[in-house]
Amino acid sequence: MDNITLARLLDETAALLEIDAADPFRIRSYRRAAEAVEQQTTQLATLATPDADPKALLAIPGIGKGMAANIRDLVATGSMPLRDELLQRYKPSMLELLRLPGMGPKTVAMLYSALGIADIDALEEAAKRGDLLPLPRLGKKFTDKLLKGIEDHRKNSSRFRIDIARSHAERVIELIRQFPGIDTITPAGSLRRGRESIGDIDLLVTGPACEPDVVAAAVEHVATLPLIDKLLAKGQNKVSFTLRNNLQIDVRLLPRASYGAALQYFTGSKHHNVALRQRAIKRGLTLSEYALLRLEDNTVIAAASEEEIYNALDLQYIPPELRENCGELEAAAKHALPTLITRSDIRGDLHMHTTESDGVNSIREMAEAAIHRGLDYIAITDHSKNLAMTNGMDDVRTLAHALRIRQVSSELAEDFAARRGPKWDRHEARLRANEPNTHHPTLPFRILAGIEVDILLDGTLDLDDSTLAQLDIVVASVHSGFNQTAEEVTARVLRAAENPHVHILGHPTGRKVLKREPYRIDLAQLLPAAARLGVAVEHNAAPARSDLSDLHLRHAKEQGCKIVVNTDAHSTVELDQIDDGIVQLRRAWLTAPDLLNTLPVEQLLHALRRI
DNA sequence: GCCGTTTTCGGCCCGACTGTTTTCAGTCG
Repeated sequence: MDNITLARLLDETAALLEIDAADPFRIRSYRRAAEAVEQQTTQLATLATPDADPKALLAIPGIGKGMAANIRDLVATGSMPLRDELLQRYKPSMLELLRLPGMGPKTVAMLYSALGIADIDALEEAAKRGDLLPLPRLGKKFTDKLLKGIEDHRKNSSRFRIDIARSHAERVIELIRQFPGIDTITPAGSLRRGRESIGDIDLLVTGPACEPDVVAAAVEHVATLPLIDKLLAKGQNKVSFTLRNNLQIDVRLLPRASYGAALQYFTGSKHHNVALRQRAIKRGLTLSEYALLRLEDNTVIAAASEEEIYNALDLQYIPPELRENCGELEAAAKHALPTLITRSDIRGDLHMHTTESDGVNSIREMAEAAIHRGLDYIAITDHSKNLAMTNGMDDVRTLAHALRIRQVSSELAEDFAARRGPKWDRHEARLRANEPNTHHPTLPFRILAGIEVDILLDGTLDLDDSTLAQLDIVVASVHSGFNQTAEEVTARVLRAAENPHVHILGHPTGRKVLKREPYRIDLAQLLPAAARLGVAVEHNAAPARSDLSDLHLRHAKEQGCKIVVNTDAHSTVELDQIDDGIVQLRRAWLTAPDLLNTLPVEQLLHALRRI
């Protein structure tokens, strides 16, 4: 049983306890345990066997004696006594009811005891018949809302990819900004924390128009935006609505004086905030979205900026990407937060395509775009022959292409040498002044000759080893195998990793090709093997092809894997997707030394050399 | 059920919005 399953079972138990109206603090401890289990980087099943050290589970915060026994039961039998008992009293389908808007545990329990409703279909029928109307609080308005909620739930209950959510957020921001007296609109929530998928968008609005005595007009403006599909809620300083694609937007309009407290609060995560408030209480303070106050006399301690609030709680400022309550508060208290990777740390991109296979730009265009973005080197890795639909290259074309790549590389180096001089220095100084956070090349740019070679169904590669031996970078990727099992795909990639000519395992979860189903490759097997063999694993920066979640990345780091972040760009503009990849790396607490392509090119090539 | 500068009991985050509630419980983030 893996950690994800374990966490789900504990979370389900918490939900059933809620329906059962159990002690809310007992429920919370099950929730907390589920969170803790999900965050672990070692498989708890290995710590929950009878012969394992019993202290290992207890070392995890949120897991005590009782929860450790539950975990051991779950691992041994697939269930646990409390869960079995609850499932005799309630039906598993009731858990889905909790996901409908406005339906909480109390309502689910009442509907079950009063009308025997245990699933969505039964609830919909009862609502349409008007059976809910006599029940307390479930009048006509509630019923109408519920029926719409059921419809939405069936239509679309999924989350949105971060890049898609961001573009919607930008459209909404543009419209809100048209109202006079609004200074700042900041996306908060999971968008600011850089999660790879976003459930809803939180927008924090502040400015003179948001002061308490005048805010009503701004609220009205937001509540009547033309792109609103359904208005969900409208209060004194909050508006919630959905767009036509069902993406929910929550807008909060707050006074400037409490901007920091509000930003901190609405950025979350929920668990981070709970832990932060507990810390505040221990210090005789209380934290809300308006301010950090002293409990005894309500004096404002901090409110205007996030830095003030964290500092007042004796903490180092915590970047949004780390706010998940998985160790960041403890690290910040010791002033031991890592210096996270920034875009300027990235020296090169090792996976991209040109018109030679399925890209849209030439070698030179890709290189110049990379230079413009401050990179020192790139690898051109077009497809190999097995991907015929991409015009993949055979051995002869691969070698001819490598020759051209190296030719363009030396041409660029000559240009660079020619451009050196007072004029170039002034240009460079201007670049640095305009983009102080971007790294600007001082060395000749280098293009590495590479390939994205295809891993065949049996784990061999579709080009000769003698061809691969002549290239600088070999990225090996899975592009087929829809009918293979996870075990078969894993075995296949492991075999490819054994090939000493392979430097990087491309999109290593295989979800890009395998219909975006995650975990089709067993990373628990693959990552240690990659570390042992010295082959690097790729984190694909493009959200559409993103491979390793932050949890996987942390696993990879802990196992000692070499990690690279690549764009897999098929055009010059896609090189910018590196930014989304970097956010994921930051969420995984990665620092520059954890990543191979923060190295200068000579050191990189040395590090990629297989033993 | 977990936890401890309050350490084996007595706490456990905070505020806004909704419905039909005339004083608040339930839900949500």
